[in-house]
Formats: sequence, C-alpha cells, structure tokens
Amino acid sequence: MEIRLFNTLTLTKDGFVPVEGSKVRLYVCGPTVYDFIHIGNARVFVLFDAFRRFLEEVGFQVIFVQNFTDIDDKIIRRAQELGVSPKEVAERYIEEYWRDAEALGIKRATVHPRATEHIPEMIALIAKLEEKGFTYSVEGDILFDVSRFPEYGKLSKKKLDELQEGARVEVRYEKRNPADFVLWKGAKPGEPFWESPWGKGRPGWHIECSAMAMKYLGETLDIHAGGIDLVFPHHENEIAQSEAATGKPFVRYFLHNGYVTINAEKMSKSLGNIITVRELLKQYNPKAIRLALFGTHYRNPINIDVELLEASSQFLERMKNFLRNFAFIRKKVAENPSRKVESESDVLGEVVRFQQLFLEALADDFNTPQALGVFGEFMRFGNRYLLPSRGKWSEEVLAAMDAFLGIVERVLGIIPWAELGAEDREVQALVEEREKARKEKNFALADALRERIRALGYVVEDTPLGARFFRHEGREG
RNA sequence: GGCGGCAUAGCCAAGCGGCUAAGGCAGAGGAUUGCAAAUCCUUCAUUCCCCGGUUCGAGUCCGGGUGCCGCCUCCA
Repeated sequence: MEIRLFNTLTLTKDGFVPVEGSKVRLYVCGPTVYDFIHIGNARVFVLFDAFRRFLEEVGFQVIFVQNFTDIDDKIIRRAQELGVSPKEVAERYIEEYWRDAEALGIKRATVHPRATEHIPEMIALIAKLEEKGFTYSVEGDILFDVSRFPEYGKLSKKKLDELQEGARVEVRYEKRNPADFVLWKGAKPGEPFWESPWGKGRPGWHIECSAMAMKYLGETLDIHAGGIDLVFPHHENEIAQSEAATGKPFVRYFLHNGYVTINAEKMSKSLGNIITVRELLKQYNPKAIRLALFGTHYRNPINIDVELLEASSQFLERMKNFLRNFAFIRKKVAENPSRKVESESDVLGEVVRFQQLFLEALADDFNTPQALGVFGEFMRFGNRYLLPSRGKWSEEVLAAMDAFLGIVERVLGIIPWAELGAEDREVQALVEEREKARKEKNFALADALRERIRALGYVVEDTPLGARFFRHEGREG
C-alpha cells in the first residue's frame, strides 16, 4: 500500500518512502510543561500518535521521539508565580501530561527526551555551528546568523527581505537580521543556568529539538510533525541550524496539523476560552473526544463545540450498540453449533473490503474522516448481518469482523469494548426470571423486573434469540 | 504590506477531471416489539459562495470577484 503524505516542504502530497527500509524515524514537538495541556495540544498528540500506530499497523517499525520542553521563559515565569523552582514546575506538569495522555489513550513514544537532560548535546551542536561560522554573539547571547544559510525560508516560503519588513519584534538589541534567533541565552540573575563555552546560560527554544532529534534519530529524519503554527519560526529554525551543522537534509517530510478553535474563536488566554484536556474529560468519554478529533482531516482547522462533542458521543453510542450486537451473536453462535454456517464468501469479501478501504483512506494523507465514513458503513452492514432473525452465522465472517475491529482499535483507539460493562450474576438471575414471566405472558411482572434491573443500572433488550442486557451508562458514556 | 489556507444539505465533514456528490449528528416516515430498547429500510444537496474560462466532461483545473481564517511576534 502506498502511503501519501502532504509535505509542507513541497506543498504537495508525496509518496512516502523512508530512508531506510521499513524503519521510520518520527519526531513530534512535545509540550512545554508549564501548565495542563489543552485541546489544541491534544489534537497534535492524538493525531500523530494514531498516525504512528497506523504506520506500525501496516508494517513499519517506527522510532518515535516526542520531547518535553522543560526549560524556557514560560516555565520560569510560572515558577516565579508559584514560588517554586522551574524544575518543580516542569516535573509537575510532565506528570499531569502523562495523566491526560493516558486518559486520552495516547501511547508513549519510543523516547520522551527532556531538554534539560540534553544540554551537552545542544552545546556541542552550537559549538559546531560556531566553528562553521554560523553564529555571532551579542550581549552574552549566541545567535544564529540566518544570512549565512541561503535556504532559510524554504519551509515557510518566506523571503528574508520580506521578513525584515513585516518584523515588529521588540528589539532587545540589534540583530544582524530580524530573523536571527537565539541559540544560547546568557543567564540573567535568578534564572537557572548551565555552564557553557559562552558562560553561564541556557539553550534557546529551537536548538533542543534539533539536538534531541538528531541524537535519537540521526541527522536525517523521515517525518517531523507538529502544529501548523510551528512552521515559522520553530521548524524553519530547526532546519537552518541542523542543516548548517550537518550539511545534510534534516527532515524529509514535514507534517503540520491545522488549528483548533473553540466555539469558532481562537483559543487564547485573553479570551479565556482555553479548554484543557482535564476539563474536557470530566464531561466527555475520551473515545468521543478522539472521534471528534478524527472527524476532521488533520490539516484542516477544527472547531470544538458542544454540537461536535455531542455528535461524536452519539456516534460512540452507536458503536457500543454495534459491539453489543456483535458480542451477543458471537456468543450465541459459540454456544449453539446449529447456528453456524460453513462459509459465506460474499459476506466475508465485504468485510475484507471495508478493512481495505479503511486502511487505504488512512494511507492517503491519513484521511481519518474518510476512514470513519468507511467504518460507519461497516457498522450498518454488520448490524444487518447480525440481525437475530437471520438465525445462522459464519464463524469465519465473525472472526473477520473481529479482526477489522482490532485494526480500528489499534490505530484509532475508538472501539469502546471496555465501556460495554461486565455482566452481573444478580442481574443475570433477574433477566432469567423476567424471561420466564414473559413466556407466561405475565407482562406486569416482566415490566416490574425490568424496572428492578434498571435500578441496578442495566437495560434489558428482548431479541428473537432471547434477552440480553447491558450496563446503562447514560448519554455521555 | 507580504505569504498561506478555506468556502459542499439544518449542523459537522469527505471528495485530488468521469458511474446515481461518502460518512456522522439532527429531522421525517415505515418495519420489528406485549410494551420498550436497539436495529433495519426509506427519506433528507437537479447541486457544491458568485462570474467567466479550459475540457467530450469540473465541486474537483485556470482567471476574476466576494466572504471567512491563519501566519509574518511566545503559541500545538
């Protein structure tokens, strides 16, 4: 299967071929740990985690690196506000990140390097740049001289002279070029610092990603991903400093996801509309949140609002019902050999086709909305096949459906098996009692029993194959 | 000022020149059911912001217009 990815470097959808066989070197810019992550951060992490899982599903070995920026201005500011050390702030919010990530079903990367644990690597990289003449120093800071890197702007399609005109940066000091950026910041009183050939100081923001990416993934990455707002200057600067140092292409495919808005407004502190993952999880099932995120193509902007979350929650409910149908029939077939049919190649073919279409959609620039569309059709098809009135089923088909569900779960993590709820002996007895009452046409008793079952948190459904029941979880799951 | 993106049904959202414009949510009607729940079926854009053009053929390409958004400054 050919995988095609929209590459920000070329602005076209290119066929994806890793540098080395089936090995994929993937880097995603992780969070700056000064606060809880918000839904905008979550979009990046959920999306590219799923993308990584997709690559693995189709046979790639992915080395996935996602960093923690654990030293920077925002962390220092936060530490001052809280009256603790920057390190404490970082440690705390790394812990909070793990909690949110786990709750959202985001798997851990192969490596989660921290900036503060890679200062020597950054210093070495800066030294190399200095050696090659790409740096200059002003007032204790070491700056990268973009004019020495002719390809500067190739990612963001910006030209240096245009940048000059648009730039309205608070100038702390005179840079040679407004686009020049800090590699090493001289320490100010009260700030954390590390020793370096240029004196006490700390790394600039951009250098950490280059240093850590190259340490774990080598000098040329297959894929580098992040939010579209990182295109300039962050990723542009990463390219400049990395390629200036190595003389090799830093990244082959740059992937960028679109913005998240809340109720059609940009998230910002001043609007006070930042939604943290922590908050969202109080109201919505994590799988519903994932579904909402996957419902829009990653490159397009997505607007988060109640309508979207409600629609996703509804879709999740439908998935649960499908799983109930599936599990119920599977159980009935396993219990009773007379319900088996040998093979149904036409039905099997359909299931296989859905699976192929699903994977092909994802192979085409990770088109999750399309894939979800295929899955919706699969559920309708499946429910039709699983109608109790059918009477007989093929175990082969049921196994194929299960296999497909496995793929969807491994890649997108949206199959709510766990939410289905365990069976309960007490309820089982009540359900059987009610069955008996129904056979005797004692509907008053049957309805009373249903109420008792409901009081225990379960809903009973009558089917031609007998009653079944499940834990009732309410609208939000 | 420079650069980039988007405009598809009530809402969300695929569509990458060629069968009847995916899918979801919401809505309507029906089947099924002792009742219910779930499910299934049918229905829901003669049309893809507007105007030109290219083409045998365009939502899809080109030009122009209108509207919205983002970046150029910390930001996922």
